Amino acid sequence: MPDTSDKTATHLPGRVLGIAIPGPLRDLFDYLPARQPPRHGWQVGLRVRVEFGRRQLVGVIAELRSDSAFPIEKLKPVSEVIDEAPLPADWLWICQFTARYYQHSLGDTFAQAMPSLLRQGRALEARTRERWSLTDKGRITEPASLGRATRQIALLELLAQHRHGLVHSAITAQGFTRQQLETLRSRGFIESREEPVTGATPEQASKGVLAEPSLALNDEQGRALSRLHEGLSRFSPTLLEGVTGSGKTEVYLQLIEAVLDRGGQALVLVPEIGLTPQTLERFRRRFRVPQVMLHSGVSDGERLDGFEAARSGRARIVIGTRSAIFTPMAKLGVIIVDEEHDGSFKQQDGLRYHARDLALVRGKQEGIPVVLGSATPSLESLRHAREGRFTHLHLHQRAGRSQPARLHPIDLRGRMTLGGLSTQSLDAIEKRLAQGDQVLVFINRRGFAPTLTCHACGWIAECDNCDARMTLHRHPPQLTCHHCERTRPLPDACPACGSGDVRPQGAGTERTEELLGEKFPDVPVLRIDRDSTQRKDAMSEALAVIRRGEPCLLVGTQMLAKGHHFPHVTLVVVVNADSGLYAADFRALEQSAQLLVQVAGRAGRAERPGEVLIQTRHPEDPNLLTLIQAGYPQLAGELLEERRIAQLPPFSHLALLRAEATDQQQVEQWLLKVGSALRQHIDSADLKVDCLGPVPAPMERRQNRYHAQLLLRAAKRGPLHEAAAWLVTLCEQDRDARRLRWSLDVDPIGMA
DNA sequence: AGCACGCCGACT
DNA sequence: GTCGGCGTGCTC
Repeated sequence: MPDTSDKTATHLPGRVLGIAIPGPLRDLFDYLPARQPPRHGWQVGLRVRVEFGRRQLVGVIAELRSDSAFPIEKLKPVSEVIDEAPLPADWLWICQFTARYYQHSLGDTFAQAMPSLLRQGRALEARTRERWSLTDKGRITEPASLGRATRQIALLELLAQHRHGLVHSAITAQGFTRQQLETLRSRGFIESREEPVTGATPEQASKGVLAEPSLALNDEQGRALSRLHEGLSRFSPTLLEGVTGSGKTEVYLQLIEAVLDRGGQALVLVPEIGLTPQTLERFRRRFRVPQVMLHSGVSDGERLDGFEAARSGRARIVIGTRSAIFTPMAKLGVIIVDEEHDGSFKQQDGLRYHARDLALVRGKQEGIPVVLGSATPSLESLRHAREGRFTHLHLHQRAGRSQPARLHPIDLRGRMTLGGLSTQSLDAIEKRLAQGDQVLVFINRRGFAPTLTCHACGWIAECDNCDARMTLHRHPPQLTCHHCERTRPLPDACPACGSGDVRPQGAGTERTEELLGEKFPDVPVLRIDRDSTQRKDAMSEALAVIRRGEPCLLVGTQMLAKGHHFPHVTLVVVVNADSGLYAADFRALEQSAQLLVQVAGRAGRAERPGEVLIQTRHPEDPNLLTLIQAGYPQLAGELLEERRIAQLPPFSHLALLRAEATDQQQVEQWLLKVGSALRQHIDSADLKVDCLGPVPAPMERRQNRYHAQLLLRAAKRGPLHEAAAWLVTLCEQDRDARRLRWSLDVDPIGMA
């Protein structure tokens, strides 16, 4: 150790920096300020490089304190200050809130909420490009006067055509070289300046925000828009409930236009699957302002640029999936969450945040409108709307002359099925194809068949690592576990009894695709699921075929149900509605109803009315009948009532302590231990919190690890958080906890 | 999370 | 004799 003793006295005017370290550690770590203070002094939000153990890490100053609980002589000084100015205040605030609310490490929250280049210590500054334009001298010079220098003449002529100049790449794309540009510059004819890559070009800045005119709104849309206008300058949460095809997007676009006109920025969150090129294209076409699109194909450099452009205010619209909620915005004027019921807004590992919930938190903090749009709102949002905390706006009319699809249950009991399809469904498909229409077959299982069984002894192919059956695939032919990706070759004979009578049972997308191909050899069959879209562009190629409008059959999973418009589809067949109707999870019904309505929304968007056949072994199921006969709003109302009676969300709040280990006993006993400690704490602190469990997780063994959980439930958020925070502190300090993996999930969705 | 330290098994 | 397996503990 070098001479730290006198450093404390000399360069430490009673200051200690609490640093958030990237990683799972929840505590801040104290450091001494570096010898050289940053230009604007020590401030929360500055990134610093620190020696942590023997690694160099990029941390964020989270606290300025006058002393440390750690022995002050053991504190190390920070090695380097990276930023001149702190990271954006709104970003720091939402990160701090998120870490606290989800009981997560602040350092890890910061790390996840910033672009990876910032995590690595890169400066937060705009990428720039060079823009060339004529100087005054260049403008009055006749290009021809340059004599024999033909390329230079051509270059001057090119620039003379562009009043606002041209960016470097546009010039080199025309075959000119830097050498030619520099020569003209040295002769005083042209000049260049740097401009941010993402930002309004001079052309854009001189015109309005719209690049193309808005569409005309119908009465309902107009009323909705004017209600939204009323809430523009304060926190005003709105549920925009609009059936598929009712033009929610046009309302968003015109609301954004109003926000842009007032000088504000818009943040738009869409589900993972909804961030399609078509969606992005619609925004890009409509607005002339700089836009940032954050999807999976965006490079690290572009992410950093987008972050900076949004922070500085140059980017006026940010569109992205869940993580975009952490984009800093200089003048945020509205947040829109499209398809707000969609499960992909909730992160399912690590920092388990819900982007829709954070959108509301951020909107409240900023004092701006938050619009949640959906054809099938979550019960959470519906409750807020019903109790008056959200404005509830409706769009019932479908655009144009399109009719809502009619839903029909198809009773599967005692019926033969082929590739999962009843003869009734096959007849309907044949009829539609004969009319020249397209048909969509929706199956919630990929692969050829969900199980492989022996008809002699009843053996079933199961995964060695999970409590799950293996799915039979034909391309390539093998058994696959969808929970751990483990594969096995197909057995020639039953491994249990040696019989050769081993058969696939049930239907997956591959099997239905095959059956339909045999049955309708003249019609193309397109399969769309995770397997078929592995190959890049496979999806867009399939979509191109579909858009041509010729008769075809689409077979696919949920991927088909969301985000895409299929105007030529007039029949949808849902192969099996039952798995969602009778699942253990209390949200299963809500989610499958939402999915059925989304699927149904794919049909009959054109002038021809659509039809949806729902195959089921429970055609008299009351929930299914309510959905079919009365629609989603009615069913949602009934489900809400059930939740109220059962004291389930949204009428209570949950937190789930998940734990897993290779030893089943160990997990159970550990949860038992922390559970009883928690119960004692709840008693002694008189918290209104129930603690249930431990219980095994729905699929207990996954990848050879045993999963179990402890559930906390409370009517009010306050006590729940107090109990959860206490529990996390306990788990962190517990030595046994280190021998297993545990995590706390605040507001869990899906128990698995 | 990393990364070290440390204490037991099969290899040059 | 050593390379290396992953349990345990620490990081201001």
